[in-house]
Amino acid sequence: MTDVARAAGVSTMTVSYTYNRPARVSPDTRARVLRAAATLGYAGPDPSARSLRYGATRTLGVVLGEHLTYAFDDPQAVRFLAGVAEVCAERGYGLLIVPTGAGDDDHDRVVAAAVDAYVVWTTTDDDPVLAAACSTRRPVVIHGGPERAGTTMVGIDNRAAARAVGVEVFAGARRPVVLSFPLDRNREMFVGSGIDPDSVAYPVTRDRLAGYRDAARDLGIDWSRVPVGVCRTSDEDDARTVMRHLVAAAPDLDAVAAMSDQLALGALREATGPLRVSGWDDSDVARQHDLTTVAQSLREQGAACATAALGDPVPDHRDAWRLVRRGSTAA
Amino acid sequence: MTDVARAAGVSTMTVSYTYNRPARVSPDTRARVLRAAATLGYAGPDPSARSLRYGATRTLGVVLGEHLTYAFDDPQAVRFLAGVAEVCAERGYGLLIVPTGAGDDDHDRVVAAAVDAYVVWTTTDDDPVLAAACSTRRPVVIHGGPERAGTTMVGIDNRAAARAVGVEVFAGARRPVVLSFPLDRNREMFVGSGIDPDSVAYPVTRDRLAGYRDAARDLGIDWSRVPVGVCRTSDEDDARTVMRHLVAAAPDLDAVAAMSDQLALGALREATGPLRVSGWDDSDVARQHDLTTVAQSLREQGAACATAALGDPVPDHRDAWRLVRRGSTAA
DNA sequence: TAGGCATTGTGTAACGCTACACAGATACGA
DNA sequence: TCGTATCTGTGTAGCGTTACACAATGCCTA
Repeated sequence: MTDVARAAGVSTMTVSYTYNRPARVSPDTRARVLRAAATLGYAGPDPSARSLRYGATRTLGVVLGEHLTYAFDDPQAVRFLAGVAEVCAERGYGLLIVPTGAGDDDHDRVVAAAVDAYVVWTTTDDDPVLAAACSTRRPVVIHGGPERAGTTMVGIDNRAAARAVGVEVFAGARRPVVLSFPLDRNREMFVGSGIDPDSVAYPVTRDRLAGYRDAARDLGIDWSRVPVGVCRTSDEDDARTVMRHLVAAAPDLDAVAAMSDQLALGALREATGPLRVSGWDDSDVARQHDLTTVAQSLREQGAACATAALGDPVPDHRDAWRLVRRGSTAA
Repeated sequence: MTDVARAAGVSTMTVSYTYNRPARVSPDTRARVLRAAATLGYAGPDPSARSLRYGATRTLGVVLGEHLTYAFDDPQAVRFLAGVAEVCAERGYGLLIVPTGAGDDDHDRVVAAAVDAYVVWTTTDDDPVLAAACSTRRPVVIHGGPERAGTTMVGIDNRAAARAVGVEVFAGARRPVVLSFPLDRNREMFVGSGIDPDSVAYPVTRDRLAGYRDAARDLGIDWSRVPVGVCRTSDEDDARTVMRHLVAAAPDLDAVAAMSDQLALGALREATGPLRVSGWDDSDVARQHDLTTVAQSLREQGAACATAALGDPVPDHRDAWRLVRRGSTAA
């Protein structure tokens, strides 16, 4: 900038004003400065220096769970991200995806990212990445939980929604099962019974399991005898594998409550007899396969997270879900 | 940092070393510094200041076309982004999505983003956002084109691939049509005939149209009589609307070459009689509907773009496609 | 015991920018 | 003609950090 100033025969401040408040500079001078800049190959103020000076980066950080890789494979996560991006675009904020899950320096990466605030995609209570985000003293908004002092939480009441859809899908079933997201960060596939929701690390999964249990109780079903198949991701193939194990463990299963439409689809594909099935999200898949499901807008929730992270109030999203009854749970 | 130094009774440099080269500091001192930092609520070196000092941000910028909004709705764009993210995660680079398409200050946003290099998602020759990215003198890698001096291009040979799949789908057809991506940044739906590929602003679309035209010529079909339906996005609903117009314009149409599997699916759904159809991308949709298509890995191309942007050589991707013959173009 | 080396701590000088306060010039109405 | 307001340009200081070169100390070896 100093060089440009010299070349244009003006002071550094004049160059600065030329870029930041063009009206503050006479047209003549402005032209001269821009010409000098072009000649010298100066492309405008350096962003880092500017951020340093301003004390803000005009960038929003997003942490997509401990494994970035999974996030892009989950259509709901992508929709969420689209919502965040939309708000960023409106406000001229950059959207920085912090690369986590590749090594053990996740903490450092989160702390060292040049962002004004963080949005954290659904994670566990003990996620070190979450701890890192909070430790930076920047505003943190967490989607889906966990709740944490000093942070904002955006998300629906998963327990109530799970109860509602659970009652729908379990009604009249003799052998209901659940197709679940991972319970903790290990992300291993397995099948178990009588899982205590309170032992689950992901708040969203915990609440949904609790809701399904509520539904079971409502219907007089013994939760301790309800098998839960845990998938690694929200992926149809995963669901099919786990579903096969469920069928092996409980050949008479006749109802599946799945935590996503993809998982529900996997269940449908592996069905050996008549089966009541519910999904979650009301995605295209649900419409195509006439799935009873829970509708929620991840895009809107993403937008809300971004808005909150940028300091504006957002409406409560706890009730921003809707039970969609379809053929998959009809008699 | 100065405050922490004072509180710990050491110099500023010692604090700096504590964070950046812990081994350079005695365990005692390190502990004292960290304690002081914790007490004062100091969360580590400021990222902006650090970038300024280093002269690099360890962040990769991505520009997803002039309308960020469209990008997240296109599964292929998302896959591309996943590839970029993967490389970023491996190398500890941040991934900054630059918010474009919301106003007319796109240029400024691109120029003012704190990134070391840019990856640009398929765009037009005259995209101001592309011009902005190039004007910053940072390395620029463009996916799919346009080619531009001083930048790197990563992408398959769309023309050759389109010719191959075009021959497949048009063979024996009396009334072939094309379902195309937008031709220019206006993104309007319309149906036209004898479109000159050279007049198309998006290089990818241009090349594919040229390839389809090559195929038509190979088969002795008069290109000027081939209707082209232009969709706004790579979206099934869009495709259905345009397909209805195509059917109205050419009721006897019997072959559709579509530029994505989603568009092909839309064509299938609106088909009134027997129809040869080809898609593009070999996505799940293609497998499910037994679509002849062009397989390519956008994820891998995204990774290649990121790698190239970060300064490493990448293999040529021109031949990284494969014709997948399936039932949709069988006799 | 001197010389060499590793270890640990310290000042200085930028990195590139902009808020702020001020100075000189011009214009205009009283 | 003077005071006042507007327009345009300028210096200073500091945003928070780290590379570098140097100093002080302790330790080992010959």
